[in-house]
Amino acid sequence: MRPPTNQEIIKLLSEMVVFYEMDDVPFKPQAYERVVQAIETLDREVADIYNEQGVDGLRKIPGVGEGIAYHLELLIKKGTFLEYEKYKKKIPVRISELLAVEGLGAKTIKTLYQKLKIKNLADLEKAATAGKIQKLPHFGAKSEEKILKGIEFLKKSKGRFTLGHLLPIINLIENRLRKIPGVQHVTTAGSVRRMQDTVGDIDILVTAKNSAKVMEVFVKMPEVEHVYGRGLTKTNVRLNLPAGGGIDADVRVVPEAVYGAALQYFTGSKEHNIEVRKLAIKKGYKLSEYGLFRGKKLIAAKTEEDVYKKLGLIWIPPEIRTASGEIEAALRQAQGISPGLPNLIPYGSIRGDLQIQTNWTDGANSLEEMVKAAMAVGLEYIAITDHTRSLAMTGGLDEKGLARQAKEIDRINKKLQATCLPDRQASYPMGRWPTGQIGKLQVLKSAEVNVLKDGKLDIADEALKKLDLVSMAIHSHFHLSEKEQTERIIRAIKHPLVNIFFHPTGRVIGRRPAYALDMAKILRAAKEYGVAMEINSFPDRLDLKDTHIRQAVEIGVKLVIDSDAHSVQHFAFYNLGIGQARRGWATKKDVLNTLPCGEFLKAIKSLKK
DNA sequence: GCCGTTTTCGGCCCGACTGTTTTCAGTCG
Repeated sequence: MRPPTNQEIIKLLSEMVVFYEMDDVPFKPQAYERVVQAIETLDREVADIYNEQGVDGLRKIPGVGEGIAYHLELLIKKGTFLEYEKYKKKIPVRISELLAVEGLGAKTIKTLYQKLKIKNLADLEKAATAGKIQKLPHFGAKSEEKILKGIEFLKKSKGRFTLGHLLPIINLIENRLRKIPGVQHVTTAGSVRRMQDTVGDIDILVTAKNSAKVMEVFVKMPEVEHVYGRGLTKTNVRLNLPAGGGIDADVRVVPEAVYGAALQYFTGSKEHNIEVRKLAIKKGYKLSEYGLFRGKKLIAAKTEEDVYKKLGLIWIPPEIRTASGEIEAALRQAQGISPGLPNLIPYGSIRGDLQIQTNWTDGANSLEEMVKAAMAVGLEYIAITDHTRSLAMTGGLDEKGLARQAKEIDRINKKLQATCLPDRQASYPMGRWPTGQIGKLQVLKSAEVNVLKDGKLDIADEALKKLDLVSMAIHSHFHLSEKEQTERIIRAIKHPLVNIFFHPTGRVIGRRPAYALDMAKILRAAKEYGVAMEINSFPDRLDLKDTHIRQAVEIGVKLVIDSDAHSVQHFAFYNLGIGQARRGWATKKDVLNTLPCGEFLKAIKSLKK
């Protein structure tokens, strides 16, 4: 039997949360919830941990004690456990299916099952359409309508959206709210401020004197499809997105005097906030979105810095507020003990882009157009990385093709440096580039060399030697076993000419999961054989993931952050990649392409002892 | 069911809004 994946374990444990809640069992739901959260942020398979370290390994997962470790062991060995089977028999309801409907929770699911025998989404829709739900005690016409709306939403919604695709609409909404008289701050908090790769909803925090006016403007926006709830401090709507689909958005309006406390609260993550509030309680305080209090006395609220400081912490960057060691680090730093918080890589600090495709293969623009666009966003060097021979669908280049392209690059290097000066003041969707020295964009010869099934590269060494930089990538045989895939990748990493591993997990958010691989092993090999790992900034790649970046940083593997631009519009995404790097605790020193061109080349070559 | 610079027993985050109520439970973040 195949051992359960983390996703399957999470689904089962989440159902246990609801079963216990339906059964009015106290405290167990929270205990299970905590384990679900821990496994969600785990960068390894629980089954692998068990196979290597047994029950002791399971108990090292935060929140897993004797009882849950025992359940997990059975789950891994038998695919289920007694307690779960017991409840499934007692309450034969498709929990996760019903839970996905907006507004339904454990208690409602219980009532619907007991009174109307509703076991799944189809039963629910039938009962709601027939008007049976509104006749139940404590339900009414509105509850029923809400359920039908929820089902409809579920049918056409794809769930989470990538941050990169949402930013334009978020900027639009923020700007509308900023124009309202009396409005002071407008900040999108939540997962957007934490720069998470995907976003489930949009949380906008506003400070204003007249909240009624803010809510009025907000609910009347053309994108608003439905208003879930509207109050003077909180309004909740559903937006229609221009690209199709819909997403929920909240606005909270608070007085300017409590902006910091509210921002801290609404930025999350939920887990981070729970830890911070526990710390507050320990110190005799109470923390809410209205401030830090001792009894009824307000201690801090104006800025986030104040709130953290009064708790004995230093300010923690939003990207790492995940309850995974940042609070302890902030505590240490406030006391002058190291290691404190990492000095995260600043936005706007990328000087060179090492993955760019042109119309020599699957890019939309010519080499020259891409070079000009790169200069316009203020880059100092770029590597041209068209695909190689075996990627037939893109018309991948062979050794001769690469040689021809090299000549073209030589020509452009000569021509453009004299004639095209970058406009470093230009403002771009993702932010403003720093002013600096002008001129001199260096175009490097490179390639996105395809790794064959056996781990060999598809270009001869003689041709690779002529490139400034060699990058490898996986584009086929995604379904090898974890062991085979890992060995294949490590064989390629061992190649003496390889410098960078592009989009290492191969995931495409919302379309394709990562292929099976043992990232810890791959990172150790990358360290040993001097290969840098890419953080691909493309909105639906963002690969490496945050947890892998943190592993890489801990091991001392060097990183690069690229756009993977396939057209001139794609130079707008660096800050997504930097946000991802920050989520992985990366500093400027960890990311090689924050260096000027000459130093970068020296640094990346020196990895290969 | 978990966990420990108040604790190996006794705690477990906080508040807004809704719908159906006549004082509040459920859901959400």
